[in-house]
Amino acid sequence: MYNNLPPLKTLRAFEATARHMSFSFAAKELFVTQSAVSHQVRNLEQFLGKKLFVRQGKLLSLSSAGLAYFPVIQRIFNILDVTSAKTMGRSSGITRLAVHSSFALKWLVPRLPEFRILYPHIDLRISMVTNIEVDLDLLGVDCAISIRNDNPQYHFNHLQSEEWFPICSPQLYETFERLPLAEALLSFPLLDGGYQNEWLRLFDRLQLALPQDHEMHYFSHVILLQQAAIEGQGIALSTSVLADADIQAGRLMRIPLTLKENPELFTHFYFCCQKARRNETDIVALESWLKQEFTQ
Amino acid sequence: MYNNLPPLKTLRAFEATARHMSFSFAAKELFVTQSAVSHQVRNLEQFLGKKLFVRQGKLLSLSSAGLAYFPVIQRIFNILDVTSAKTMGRSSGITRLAVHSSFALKWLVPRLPEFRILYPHIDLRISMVTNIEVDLDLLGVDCAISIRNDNPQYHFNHLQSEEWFPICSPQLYETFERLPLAEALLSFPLLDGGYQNEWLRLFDRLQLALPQDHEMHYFSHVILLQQAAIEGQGIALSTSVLADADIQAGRLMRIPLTLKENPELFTHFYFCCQKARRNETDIVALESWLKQEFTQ
DNA sequence: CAACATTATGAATTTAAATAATAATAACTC
DNA sequence: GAGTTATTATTATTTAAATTCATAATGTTG
Repeated sequence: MYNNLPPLKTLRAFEATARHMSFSFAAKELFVTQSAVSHQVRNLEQFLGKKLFVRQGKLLSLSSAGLAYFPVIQRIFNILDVTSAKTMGRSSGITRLAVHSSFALKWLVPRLPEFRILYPHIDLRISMVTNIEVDLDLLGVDCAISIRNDNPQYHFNHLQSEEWFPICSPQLYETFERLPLAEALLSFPLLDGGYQNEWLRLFDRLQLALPQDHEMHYFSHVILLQQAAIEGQGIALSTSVLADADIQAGRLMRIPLTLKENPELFTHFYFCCQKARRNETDIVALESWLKQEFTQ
Repeated sequence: MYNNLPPLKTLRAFEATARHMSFSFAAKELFVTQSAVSHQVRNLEQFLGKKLFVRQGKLLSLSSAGLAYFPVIQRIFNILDVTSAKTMGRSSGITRLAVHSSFALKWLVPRLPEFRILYPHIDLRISMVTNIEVDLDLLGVDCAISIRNDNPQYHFNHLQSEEWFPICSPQLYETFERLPLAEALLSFPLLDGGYQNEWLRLFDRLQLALPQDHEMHYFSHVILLQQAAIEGQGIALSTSVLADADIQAGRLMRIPLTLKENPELFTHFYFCCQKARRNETDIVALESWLKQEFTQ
């Protein structure tokens, strides 16, 4: 049984070297000398009968064999680390991710099955929260997708930026199509998700005034707000992730902002967790998967 | 990164011990002394801070922690072994399974996705063959589900036995319902899948004569034969796996064999591969998965 | 072509693993 | 219940593996 297992210790050296693309850095991580790592990698290469790295002077890169081998070894260590932590009682065995924006949730949910196939040993639980401030301890979660990155105690990693733009139903649009932008936007109630004062910020960027007494309707969830826009209750702000499907289907219109300067009103998504925990295996796996999925 | 990895070498000892449920047998497999295995397992237990085995005299069993840990370690070794073999060029990286009976195929196909989730690193390919004799080399496959087990060069493992019974359409059944069995079975053409002379064998077991000139219709695939039975073309032989759905739906009837002795006409399924290859990791994985799925 | 930064190598050293011998435990036998 | 057997556990010793050290080799940079 298992006639092709390499000397297991060599795998540690290989994985670290491939991750850092450097024998010296790998050695530092493993608290051994560069020489030890070099020996171990050579042993593994000898066992496999294949070079795993291509050494061309300073430039170190994975050979085709190494390129195929590396992700498998990472996967194995991931499984082993998470499982061992659970067995040792060092981890609850559950990774909790707080998501507090409708977009992130809308984006995340359809992608979750893929994560579960890639990391079946990680028991990921999503919790939806509504407040803007993220307090991981208060929420009882391990990490979050946040729209702010100003807590010095946390580690943040930018995932994506979503641009806000005004939308309304096509019927509404017809009524103010030919008016100048300022009048157009003010010809119906403004629907607001109570997020980060997007309407105020947008008018600011457009150098237009938003009258104090203009009719505003507030919604607790962007999803509800968008439904209201579809029903012609007013003009809303939304983003690609959230509105594209309804725009495609003709239920919503994007109102063009015909100014020279792009108002560039963005909401940024950040992955965040406690600084001290940013290297825990399940969190690293989740963070790098999110980053990768968002940049695609 | 990876702060919870145990000393990797200890895992080998743990896995073999848990598989054999014996330190001594594990030692034999690993070509070391029982003492070495004992030491290694203790090291792992110390690292994890949990007993993995419960020792009560002669009886060795896995603790709850060990019970959770074991399948994960097996999975890891499975992945590592298959991947390393592929990297070394010792394996094509593809596991080919020949399936030569309609039942096995009908049973196998809906279960394949589960196998692929459990063993995503094993690239399993199914090939359908029609002849009864299985020649692995001739077919260019690594293993097969066979209905014979008489080749001394091969390793066989019994998976399941399927009982044959006569079926026909409900309309046909009405016409001979009250006749004695011998007359009933001979009142319409017999549909035959050209398998292992099931009709002849059944009449034999029932101690009835099958007249030489009785009308027989032959079909190359049991699936076709069953369709013919549904359409009332005659009386066929089939098995639970194949016919149950159509019987439930009322398209087919099982003709009761009202004799004291059960004729017990079975076809047996065996997993088979070359004797020399029966311990290769991908084959072991496939065989034990099939065995487990069949016995459920 | 020095100066630097990297990986590679061989011998020496240290650490880890395996053994041998034997103790301990429990089960089975008569 | 004493003797036999089959197992795991323990300790000291031996062996093998891993690591270090010192240095060579390689290639890059100013």
